[in-house]
Amino acid sequence: MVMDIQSIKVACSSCNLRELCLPMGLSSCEMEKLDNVISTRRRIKRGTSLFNTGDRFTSLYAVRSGFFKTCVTTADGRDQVTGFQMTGEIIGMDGIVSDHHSCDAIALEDAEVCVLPFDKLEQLSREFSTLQHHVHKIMSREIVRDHGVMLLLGSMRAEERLAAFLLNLVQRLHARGFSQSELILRMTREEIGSYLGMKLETVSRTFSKFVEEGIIEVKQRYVHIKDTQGLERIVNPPASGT
Amino acid sequence: MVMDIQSIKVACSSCNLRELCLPMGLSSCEMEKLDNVISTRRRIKRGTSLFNTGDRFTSLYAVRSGFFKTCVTTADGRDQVTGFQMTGEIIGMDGIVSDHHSCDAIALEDAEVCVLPFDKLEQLSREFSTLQHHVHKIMSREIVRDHGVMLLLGSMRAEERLAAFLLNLVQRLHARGFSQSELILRMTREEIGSYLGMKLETVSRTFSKFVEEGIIEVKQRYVHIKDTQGLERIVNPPASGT
DNA sequence: CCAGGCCCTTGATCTGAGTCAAACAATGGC
DNA sequence: GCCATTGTTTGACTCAGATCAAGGGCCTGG
Repeated sequence: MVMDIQSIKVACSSCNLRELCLPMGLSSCEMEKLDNVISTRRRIKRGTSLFNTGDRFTSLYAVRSGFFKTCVTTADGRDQVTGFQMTGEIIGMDGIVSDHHSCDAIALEDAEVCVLPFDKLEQLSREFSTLQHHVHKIMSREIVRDHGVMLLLGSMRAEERLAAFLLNLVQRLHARGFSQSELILRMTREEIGSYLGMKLETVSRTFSKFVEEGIIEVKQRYVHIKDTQGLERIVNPPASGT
Repeated sequence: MVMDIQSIKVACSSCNLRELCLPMGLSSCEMEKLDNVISTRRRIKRGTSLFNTGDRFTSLYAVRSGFFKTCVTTADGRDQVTGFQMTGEIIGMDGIVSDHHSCDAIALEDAEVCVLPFDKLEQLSREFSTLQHHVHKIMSREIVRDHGVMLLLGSMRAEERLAAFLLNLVQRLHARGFSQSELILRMTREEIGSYLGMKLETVSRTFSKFVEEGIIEVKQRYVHIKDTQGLERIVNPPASGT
């Protein structure tokens, strides 16, 4: 796989994502130092991978544009999407423990990432406790997110899973300035199904059910959420007796 | 909940778990510094919690003895066991991101933990890159483990889940000097079920099935694995055609 | 503009696991 | 040592979601 390395000088301090991304909450002086760590960007074409299972771990990646999925694969070929990552989110923390990545990160549309060499990031976070704590928070956030996915996979039914998924997506998009009620899915029904532990047919049927109930409108990848509270009620059924 | 704080001086450098636990791979000089960070232990009675959802986060905890479960709970009362932790494993990283814990950690038997105040741990890891990297690895390991659980919950059938669970438990116990083939479960069928996304009846039936097939012997909490490869074949079915 | 491939939807049927129920075993407190 | 409580097993039945199958729409590259 040929990589497309951009050697243009890039700077967190002038990035319009700085309030969403790694530099969140750093002082301008600290951000300047961070600029020296983040020297390159990399473009990933739709359908190709940022890294694969087994690749040597060197860097974390901040999504600058585009959309990724990460997935793990078993020996016998089954795979599981473990997450979808959008602008400002950090990918690659799976690689730290063994110096090798343990999942694949695949671009679902043409994308660009900022490369954060991890040794330099560690070095800098020894100097700035703000950055150090921020790195810890990012990893902790991933752990908490994963626990939420476990809850979803372990104890929710198909409708609840899909409703939770849509609410989560739209909430993250909204935090990035997009609509609270409309979104374009960047992944197929099969990928949604893999993430949510259900088959693509069930994903499709569940979408259709929500449409029938007037909760959403769907046209292929386009989804319009007409009744956010309706989705919330599905995820968190109102207590029956109490 | 009354806490039982032990103020006895404790030292990583003289702990028989040091090769399994936080100090793994530190030099004796570094370990001495670590001893100053870890000043207290805490005893947790069976059935009581080390921390609960919403508690202020101050410290990580290293399990010194005993056995824990962590679980997350939804608004409507469903809960999901997100992990079982044994000797040498670190609990509490969920709390870093929001300064508050997002799960409950409950002792499944009388237990003792070493309290690792996180601010001091951060301070010390600014001094020692070895410790810093080690903390990163511990968090990364948790992320990778969580991805494995997602794979299990999202794409395995009941038998595969239980087989994978038993193999994982016995492998971790073996790393701690216990038998490769015998173990005592510290959790109920219901807790196993919650972790594996299945009902306690299904857990019980699946145990019975394994017994009928001669793969394991079970007497209540005691399990004897008679055919490890049998379990491995269940988790990773041999490719049919290739 | 057309062809081919991918993606999506929907229907019919099947099945693994959930639910409900009952009985039994182990454990802890008195 | 006995009773109450909690945990476990097993059976019968049900059902949510998987599987199998067919058809249709949309996008892409030539």
